Amino acid sequence: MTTSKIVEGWVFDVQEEPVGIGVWIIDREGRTRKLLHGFKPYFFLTGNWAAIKTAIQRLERWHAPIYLEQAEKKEFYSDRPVPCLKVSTDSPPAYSKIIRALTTEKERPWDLYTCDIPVTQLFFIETGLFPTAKVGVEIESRNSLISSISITDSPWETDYSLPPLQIMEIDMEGGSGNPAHRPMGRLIVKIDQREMIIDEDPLISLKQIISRYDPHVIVSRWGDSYLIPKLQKLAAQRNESLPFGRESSGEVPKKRGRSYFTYGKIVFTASSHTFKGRWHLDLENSFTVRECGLEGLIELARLSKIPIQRMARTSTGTCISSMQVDRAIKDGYLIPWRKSQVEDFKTAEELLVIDKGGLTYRPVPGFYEQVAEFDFASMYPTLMAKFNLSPETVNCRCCPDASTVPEIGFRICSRREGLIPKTIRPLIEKRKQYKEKVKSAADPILKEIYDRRQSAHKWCLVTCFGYLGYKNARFGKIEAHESTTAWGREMLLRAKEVAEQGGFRFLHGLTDSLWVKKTGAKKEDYLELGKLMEEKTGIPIALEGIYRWISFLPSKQDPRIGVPSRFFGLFDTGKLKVRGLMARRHDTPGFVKKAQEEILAMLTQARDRKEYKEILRTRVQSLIETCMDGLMGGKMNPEELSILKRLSQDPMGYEHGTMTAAVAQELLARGVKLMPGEAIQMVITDASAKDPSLKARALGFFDLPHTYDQGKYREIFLEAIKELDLDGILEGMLRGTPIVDLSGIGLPQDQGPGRQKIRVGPLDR
DNA sequence: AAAGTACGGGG
DNA sequence: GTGTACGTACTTT
Repeated sequence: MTTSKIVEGWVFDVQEEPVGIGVWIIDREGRTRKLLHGFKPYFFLTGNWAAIKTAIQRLERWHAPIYLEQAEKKEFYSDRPVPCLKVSTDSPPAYSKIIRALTTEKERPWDLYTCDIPVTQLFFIETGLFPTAKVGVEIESRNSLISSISITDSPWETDYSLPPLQIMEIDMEGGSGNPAHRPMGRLIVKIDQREMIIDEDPLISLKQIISRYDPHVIVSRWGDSYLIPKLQKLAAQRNESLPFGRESSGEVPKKRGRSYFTYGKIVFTASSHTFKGRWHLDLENSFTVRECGLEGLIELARLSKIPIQRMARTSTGTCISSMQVDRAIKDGYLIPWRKSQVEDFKTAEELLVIDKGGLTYRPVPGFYEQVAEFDFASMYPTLMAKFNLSPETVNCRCCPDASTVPEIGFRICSRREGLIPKTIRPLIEKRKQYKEKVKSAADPILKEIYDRRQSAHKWCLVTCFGYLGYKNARFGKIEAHESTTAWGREMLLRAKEVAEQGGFRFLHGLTDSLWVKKTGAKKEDYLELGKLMEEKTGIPIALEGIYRWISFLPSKQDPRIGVPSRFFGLFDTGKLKVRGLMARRHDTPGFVKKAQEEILAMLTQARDRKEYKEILRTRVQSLIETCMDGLMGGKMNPEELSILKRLSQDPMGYEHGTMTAAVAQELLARGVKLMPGEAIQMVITDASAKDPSLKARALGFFDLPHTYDQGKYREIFLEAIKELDLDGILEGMLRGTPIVDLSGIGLPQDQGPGRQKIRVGPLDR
């Protein structure tokens, strides 16, 4: 006879077992234990009777027990009921194999649905559990088998309690860049408010620390790509164990690193090293943790029901996609598998009208005072929710006379609410609640937590839109994407018209923001305008702020025209807003960033044009001189000089001998493996050298006798200065210096060999 | 001059 | 486990 017992705590992690799902629970005291749940993953088969019969014959070849059940579900796009067969098994490994076998068979007469959802996620959807859910679990105490679960928590809760987590941090000394790109340094471990630098054997020390503190979370920098595999290799060489996880079997499951294209550029995701019963989070391999912290990560995992360690390594797009799957399953739909859907036919002229994206205007470059900026809050998600924009609602079969999208005339279903609007509506609402809590919370720590959570939501909503346009997305359709941008253009146009009718001058517009001014207008006038714009568009628009001054930068190719999204300005609150300046770029040397930021900080004291110029003439000039002295004296440290570049190619795949190619090849020769999308850091040694290998060196291997290219760095520095210039004040101060061409019509760029030796102008003494 | 290479945005 | 924009700017050939 078995006795039962209740375990109370939080769901910490889940994992696939040979049979069932392992559920890690943390109790109030912080103790971690694993329980077993008998969940049976399932998928659906559709087809005629003969097809199903053949499929069943295939299934009978498997030795794992298989359960069959008749069911009726709805087809997603048509919304029609479909009779189908639910196939389930109690073994997750067998489940994957069966699906692979049934989907790879050529000319199969059956179709599979709901068959490519990760098993752990299917488990969460089916049981209503989610990562960090507060639960009471009834188990048979003899074998830890779960007999029932009560959930006292909800993903929609804004004030939830979390388990007490002991967090350990590991890093390697020697700077912020990738430690694989420099000689090996010592380990740094932080835990329990203590910092330890490991001088002794790293394996022995780590084992001691882990067994003493038993952390729930290991937060690393470069853990996935370097630290963890390096330590494991070391352990393997010595035939020792290294218990990162709480289970010896299947220690550190691993997925290969990969490079992939997204938003027009290649990015690299390092191979993941996750632990069983303990979270490993790599700050350098997790957008969500870096941008929104552990709080944001937990928030997204709770909503998407993606286990924490996977959520950390995946995109916010996957998060929203997962929520859509959850919604669709709950609504009784068959989940389409690996969608391959062609765009509806369009003529060439139609394409021209449709594929326009967001509206961008060209600002007239220059320095303006008393300018207001208005922003539509989460414009695209709001439009998707308001106008029911979703793959299955655009040009649906059921509503031939439905209302249409402006410009492009697509029809939108009036019969059913789309999956996308249904999914994001509560998200928009929850984000709003968090934003209100940020404002009202008295405790600064709580404020910060709410802010990180709302920021995580924001990223989800942003990617949700991008995802709509991806033709192979599970729930995406290009026409839905185009309808969203068409409505967006319409809304920006309406707002612009309202402003102009009110006598405001329209200075600049960018997708969901607009900049306007009217001489003598007060804050109340702008607020009034905002209200009018809201009335005219029907969607929320906020006064982002009133700038004391704002500078729209000119194009470098044609100084008469401005460029969208390169500007900086000072709000009347004293806050700066900076877009597209060199300080915002990853490939700007650190000292240039720092100098530009310092100058901007000085300029926050300027209330108008006159004071701006005065600050340039006085404080900025002396800052430039100091910085130039350090640079030209050859004393600048390599970290400050380093430039970061992301590889777009395999190191040997470059056609041109650029600095990036040369340094990637240098690292390769030193045994560093590099993938497209990975970042490297370099110091420019001689930008004009004929031999590419002399142009620059990898930061990690830059030391004596190398010297940096003072002339080149000077040019870069002066470019950054020029961005902040007004009425040629700084240019005038710097005139007469050789090499430097501030006006764009001065001396030629290349002054022959040895830039370092070139005589420098008055500023450099 | 043309082609190759890389960046930001969003907050 | 997804996402191949778009405009600008610089370098190399």
